[in-house]
Amino acid sequence: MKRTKINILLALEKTPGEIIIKGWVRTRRNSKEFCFMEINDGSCLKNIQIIANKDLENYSDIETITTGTSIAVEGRLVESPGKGQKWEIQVSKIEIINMAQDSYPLQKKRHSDEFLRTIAHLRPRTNKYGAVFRLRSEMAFAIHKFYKEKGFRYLTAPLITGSDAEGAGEMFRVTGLDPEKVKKQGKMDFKEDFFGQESNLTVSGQLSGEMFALALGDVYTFGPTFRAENSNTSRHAAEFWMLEPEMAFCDLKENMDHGEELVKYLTQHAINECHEDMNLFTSFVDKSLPKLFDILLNTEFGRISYTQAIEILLKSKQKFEFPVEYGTDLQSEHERFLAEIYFKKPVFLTDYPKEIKPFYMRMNDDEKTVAAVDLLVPRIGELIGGSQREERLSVLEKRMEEMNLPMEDYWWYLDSRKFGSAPHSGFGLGFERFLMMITGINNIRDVIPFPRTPGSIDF
RNA sequence: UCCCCAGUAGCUCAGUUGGCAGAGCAAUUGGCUGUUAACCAAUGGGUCCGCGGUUCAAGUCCGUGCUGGGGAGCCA
Repeated sequence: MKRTKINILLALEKTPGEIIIKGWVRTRRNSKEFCFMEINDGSCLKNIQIIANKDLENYSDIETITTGTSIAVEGRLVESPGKGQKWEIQVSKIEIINMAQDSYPLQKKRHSDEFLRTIAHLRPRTNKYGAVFRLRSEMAFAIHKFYKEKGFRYLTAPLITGSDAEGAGEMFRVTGLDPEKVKKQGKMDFKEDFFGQESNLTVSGQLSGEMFALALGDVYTFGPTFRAENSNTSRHAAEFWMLEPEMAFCDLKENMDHGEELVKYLTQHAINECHEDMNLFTSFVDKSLPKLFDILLNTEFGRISYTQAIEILLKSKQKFEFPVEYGTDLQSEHERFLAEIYFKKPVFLTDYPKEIKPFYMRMNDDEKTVAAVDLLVPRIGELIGGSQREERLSVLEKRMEEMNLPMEDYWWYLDSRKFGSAPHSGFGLGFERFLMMITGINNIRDVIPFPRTPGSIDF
């Protein structure tokens, strides 16, 4: 007989009779004549209760089973006479697969998130982190589903890149050079290196995405991204996942329409497909989540220009630590004011001064601002960052000159503007930040299986 | 990288004015009960983060380092 997963059993209307389950013991309660155990197999948040009677041949072992032990259970699924569960299993046989040792660090009570980070290899066995990582899996699937339905192609952009000036932050160097030799020579000779030149881990798949959007039409990349910034915050990680759609024949407004549709779709998907896990977040992490979901699903996101945002901030009676000034990037407190207090919903900010944005963003007619867009959401800040791309060769070259970028390194990028260039747009959405938003979890380390942050690469 | 806060039992935390190291949970042992983070009792468990200093005496005060957390910058 094959094992049945617990989520399947718990959803049954009537008993199939004899079944086998396999999983891990969450708690055991002994009686004189029998003992109760709660078993979890990771298929869902809920445990199933089993009742083992004293007449089982290995009962003396069974009554010493510890939390965390893996077992296989044969028995009959019956309606539970007790309160709190519909089904339970009357056991006919228990095989102890591996007894958890006494030092098993997870207990039947709440642990702090900080402690659980120190045992990141075991934390998915807790209710909260089980829910987080089931949701993460489901959301990754939902992204592919959304784009499949919209006719996008999935592009797997390279993770090792030769270009070192994408403008998205510090990069991790990739090298095969022998450290001893480098030390002796006093410098890194990249001509000797694996690729014959400098190479780094990617900070964005965007440039690849643009090339493929100009061939396949609508594409998206979804994968890991690396930043060597020494960022010590609850919203940054050195390795994170980013979704980057790139669309041909698409302007800034359509880009925003797409972003809003995406956020609404993913939120709805989470609510529909992860009902039980989402309820845990609402109950134990952030009770205001239902209100947020109502806003995300049922209101139109705000849309204002950078210039309008500056005016709103200047006119507001709010006291800010940093002054509001046209021409500089908004501070966190300014972004939070806009999303949390002024609009009370997600808001797109567009058309930033060219000086504070990268070279590839399309120059507006005023020649002062570019067609950039950020989506600011309450509590998280920037969820999406994107733009309409500069498709005009001469304008693009002029910008690159102004910013002292090595044009020859970008010959292939510039080619796309020579051979059938077309308006196109795209953005990056931080996958972990999206997960933080819909779970209420405040630290990015708690929505990544094994987080990588400055000074921390355990597991 | 900068600013602020914290570090005491396996976990969560208390520790008064500087004066004997504590509780709950977990573990172990026993009891009890169709139990629901079961309950009751007993037992074991400490480099009070490290180093240095002040003092008759430091978990407590001072300096310093490390680790963790919150915030800022950078960004997704």
